[in-house]
Amino acid sequence: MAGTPLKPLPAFEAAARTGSFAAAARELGVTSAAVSQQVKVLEHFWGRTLFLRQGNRLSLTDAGLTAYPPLANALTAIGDLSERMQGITRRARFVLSALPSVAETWLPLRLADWLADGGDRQVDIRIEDDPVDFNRDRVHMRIFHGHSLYADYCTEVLFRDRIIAIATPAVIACHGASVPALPDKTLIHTDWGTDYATGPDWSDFLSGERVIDAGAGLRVTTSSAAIQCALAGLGVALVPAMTAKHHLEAGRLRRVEAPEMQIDRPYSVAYPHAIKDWPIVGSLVESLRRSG
Amino acid sequence: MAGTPLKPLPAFEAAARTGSFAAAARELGVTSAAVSQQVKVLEHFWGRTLFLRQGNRLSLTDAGLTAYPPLANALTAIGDLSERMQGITRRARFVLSALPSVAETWLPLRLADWLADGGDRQVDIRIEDDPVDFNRDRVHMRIFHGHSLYADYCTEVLFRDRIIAIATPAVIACHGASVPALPDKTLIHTDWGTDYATGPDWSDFLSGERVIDAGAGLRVTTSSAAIQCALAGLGVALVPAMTAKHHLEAGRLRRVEAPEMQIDRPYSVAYPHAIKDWPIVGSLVESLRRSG
DNA sequence: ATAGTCCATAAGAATTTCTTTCGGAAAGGC
DNA sequence: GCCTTTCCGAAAGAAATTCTTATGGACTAT
Repeated sequence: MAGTPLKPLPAFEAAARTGSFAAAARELGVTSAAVSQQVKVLEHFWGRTLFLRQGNRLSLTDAGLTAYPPLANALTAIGDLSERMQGITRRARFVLSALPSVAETWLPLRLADWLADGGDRQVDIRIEDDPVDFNRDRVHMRIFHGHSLYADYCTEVLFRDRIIAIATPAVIACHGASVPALPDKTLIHTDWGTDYATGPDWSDFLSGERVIDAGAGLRVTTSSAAIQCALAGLGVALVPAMTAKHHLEAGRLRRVEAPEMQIDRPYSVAYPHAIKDWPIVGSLVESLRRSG
Repeated sequence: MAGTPLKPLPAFEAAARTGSFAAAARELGVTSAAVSQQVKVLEHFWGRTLFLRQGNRLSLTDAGLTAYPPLANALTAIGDLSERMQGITRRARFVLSALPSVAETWLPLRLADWLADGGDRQVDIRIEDDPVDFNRDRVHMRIFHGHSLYADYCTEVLFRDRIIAIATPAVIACHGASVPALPDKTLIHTDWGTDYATGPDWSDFLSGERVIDAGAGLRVTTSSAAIQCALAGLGVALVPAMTAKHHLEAGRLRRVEAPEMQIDRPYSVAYPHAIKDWPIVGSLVESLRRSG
């Protein structure tokens, strides 16, 4: 197979099977121009026309028909080998991808409820920021803050959340239960990273009532870290309400009086169209939604 | 086979088969660093170590052993399909590569004898200088002057040759049958090109007995052209004996008295190990050898 | 006619693949 | 032991491939 370019083979196979460069492109996660180019590379190498192009329609030539069956078999064999090399058990697990702020706070509790309700499939959780490559990372479902990044997938809204200020009862007793009265050094600042385009900060809450010395208080990089610091009595933190819900219910943390800030984008899930009828998808979405 | 990189697969296959990145690199026509890199890409993608590296030695892991057979089969299938797509008739011909000086002189006669003796396979002859890329050009056998360029292939010595001085009987009758007596203008000079590292010339024959005016006689660029000039009575030429053999036997040309010069490197053939048991290889080598 | 879809092409950006160089390990010869 | 040769790894940079974007033409449905 000296010199045979391998890269174009999946593109040819997908186009031959679907009868469309556009469909092959969607399946492979590239543009149709890339598929067109790859098929051309292969046609040039083999010296044969593989597809008839008529206006905007596509059909296989005899040469293309000859090549398809053995090629599909070989590619399937390689695909099976590849999956086997990566571990079959991995294939059987449902891969749920979530933002760090979600995975570290409310997701584990929701999953525990889901399993208690009868969820019987093992789930792998990938903790990662946007954007997620469903194909490359074999992700079945992604939990994210609603935006258009996954417009090519099925998306469902789970619930909306808001930012609240929280502290331990001891801190509140010491400094008061209202935001304007809090000293700068008691304010825990969160570096929201890429979770939010523009993260809420303390100046949003104070609405210009005073200038905050941002260097006076603790600075953490995740919501869960902010909650842990608040639990330790180090100050007052701004967090999504859902992430602190069980602490509030247990009385370990209390709300500090402050105007609520709605989070613009709702928590949502995205998954490929191909798996929308899977029972696990339905039961997971329902369970995740119930937390709202 | 979402995301499986195809490019590294032939490198892995060749390295697994040969047990050496360096050998695989030579086979694939790239550097060993490229093979090393490609195998690493595959190891990272599959999440498994495929080779054990110990100092400068390489051995397959269990994972590598598991992957090799199905992969080799799939790649062979793709290779066969690829060759079929490029034309079966092309594959069925035995491709013999030869130096110009060989192809233009004694090879056609030897092939005629071989066919008369029962050789029934069609042969394509590529006429080209060294070095030959067996893989890229799909060459089955190469005829060359013995050197180490094809050390990775099977090589056999055909015969040794020598340089002789020849002319027509008429030229000899006019100028004499001994080299020192020949006028400068009767000496046909050959520009040997890349056929010989240092080509023999007339001063080698005269051993300092006199200084030759190299510009006085004809100058040609190939042995066959030198022979044709000699046949035309234009002078005396230095040629490999084998190339003039049939003219000498027919009496069209005669030897001019001169010390013989052995050609350092013998005529040899090289072919890939994979085809060493082919009957055509055996019969061709035998026939080519008989000319010695 | 308009809108949407699909393939082709060209240009440029992004990524992959390659080469070269250097270093360390191993084996063999003297 | 020392030297030479061969082989694999890593890093850096060059070269080639692959991809995207934008535009145009063809086709189909409304």
